[in-house]
Amino acid sequence: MKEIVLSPNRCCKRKRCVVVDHAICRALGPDAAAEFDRYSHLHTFKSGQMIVGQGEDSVMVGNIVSGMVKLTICTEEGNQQIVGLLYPSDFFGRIFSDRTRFCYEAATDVTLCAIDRRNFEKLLERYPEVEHQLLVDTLDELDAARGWIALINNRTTMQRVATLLFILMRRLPEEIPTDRQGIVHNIIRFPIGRRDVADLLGTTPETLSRNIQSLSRQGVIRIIDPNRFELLDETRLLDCAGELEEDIEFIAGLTDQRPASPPSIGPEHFDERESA
Amino acid sequence: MKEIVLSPNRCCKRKRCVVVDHAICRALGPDAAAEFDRYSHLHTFKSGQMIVGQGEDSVMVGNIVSGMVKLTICTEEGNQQIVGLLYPSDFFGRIFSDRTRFCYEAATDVTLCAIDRRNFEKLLERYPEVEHQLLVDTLDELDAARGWIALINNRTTMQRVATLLFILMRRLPEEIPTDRQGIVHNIIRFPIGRRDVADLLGTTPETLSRNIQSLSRQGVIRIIDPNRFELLDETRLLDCAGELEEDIEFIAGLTDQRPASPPSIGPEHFDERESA
DNA sequence: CGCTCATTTGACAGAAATCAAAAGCGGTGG
DNA sequence: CCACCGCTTTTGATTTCTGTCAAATGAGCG
Repeated sequence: MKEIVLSPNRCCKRKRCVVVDHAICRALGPDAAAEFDRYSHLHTFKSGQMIVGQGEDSVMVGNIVSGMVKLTICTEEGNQQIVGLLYPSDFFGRIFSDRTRFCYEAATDVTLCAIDRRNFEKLLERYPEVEHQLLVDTLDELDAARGWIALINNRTTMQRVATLLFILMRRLPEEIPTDRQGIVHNIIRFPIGRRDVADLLGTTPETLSRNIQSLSRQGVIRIIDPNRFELLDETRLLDCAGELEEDIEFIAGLTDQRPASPPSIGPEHFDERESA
Repeated sequence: MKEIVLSPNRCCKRKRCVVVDHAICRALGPDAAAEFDRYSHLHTFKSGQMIVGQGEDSVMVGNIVSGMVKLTICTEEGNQQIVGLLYPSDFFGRIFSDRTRFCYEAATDVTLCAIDRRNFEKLLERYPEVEHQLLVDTLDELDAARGWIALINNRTTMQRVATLLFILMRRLPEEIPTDRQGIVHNIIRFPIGRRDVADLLGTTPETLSRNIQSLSRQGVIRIIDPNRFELLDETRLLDCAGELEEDIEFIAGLTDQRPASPPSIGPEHFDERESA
């Protein structure tokens, strides 16, 4: 919440907004940005906090600045269904509908750049180029959601786990990829907890753990800690995924690199990007 | 292909286009409609024919006038993954991208109202209100796709089958709902073949058949023919779905009735509508 | 150290895929 | 009219996988 500076052509109120070049803000011209600035505020949520409840009137929309947001359907018995995962720069909330059909929940500590929904809709009316960008982004998200459907339609859990690891590897190579001997190490990291990963893949933590241990025993990956792995054998990981690499890349949309976009996975958009 | 008459404020070239009030055409004003008419053509495809191939440059977009279209990912080994199902009035094709990530295939005999993609994109530039409607529709489709993710994340196949039947029942009550004794009969029909239904639910035809037979033995449904059933016990169907009715309605988006929209199911949009 | 929580491991029962075969159905041609 | 063929659907037997229950291990923390 520090470093907040009003800047006329930056949508977020930070001097240097980390997501402004990727979020919908990138379509905001100076006028639109000034207007967005006037109405938007930064909000923070602790991991586990609900941001927008399912079925509620959607009053707040905006961008994720940092952290991850789970999109879930919460059934009354408490067994959540994860239907999406939002990364920094992703748009959250539901515009043009009186009700959000899903529940937005902080999967980690989260900072949001939020704006009143009605104000944002009015802004879109006045700036068609922003609405256009939003349409383009939404079409990408739709493709991503369908790619995710393809992934979880895979027969075995192992296929889903291996495919997810492959996608995460291509998507989040945040660690230093070489060691002192100059050997490349592909590090894979779960951006959310095991429980959530299991829900995301439509399985249980136990089965997920078994599959990860199995991959480790096969020498496909090395387990660094419960949320970090090193990929040792990409070829065999693809074997376990049970699909050709090109099929996965297609499913994951990895071949569809957009110019300036951050890493992002999940039903939301684990596609669209390859930050390499 | 008969009955084709140019009409200045109808996007499709039929004297009375059956989908014009539901498709994106409904947002076309007289000028836009005339322009749409100038560029659009009716096309027919036989069941099984490919309409747009996966990975191809998307040259054609438009509306489905009659029949159903499967949205699939075709892996090289031939095992298709169904990621969507398009009904009459649904928009098909991918705009604002050079490549369609999915394969559009006729699931039945299909009639399309097609238009060159570039021409349609140019049309959108000139008519922001049409682009706005497309954004609203796309957001609905995204919700629907996420609802579908929730459905196929359900643990057991029986839950998925029962949920699908419930959705189809609420969606396609096309048959006469009462007999000569005045008793209401809820008829459920598979709009596509069993193989495709199995793919849609991420299972096999064998398991699908077993579950349907099981529902029949339990007296929940009566099998009229392999693709048509009568619902005998809605309460127990909901029990088998393993979710509360309201949850399913939420997942299916059945509570979200839009004014003038035809029935539609599937990852595409089995939601958004309740034609009652 | 003792507490809590997440992850792992084990044992087992249930569910679903697979393989295989039988039954139903529509069309074709004798 | 009937035999034959190809197709879809159904049924059966078997194996594999996965969820569930339960317990052990390990990490973080006051």
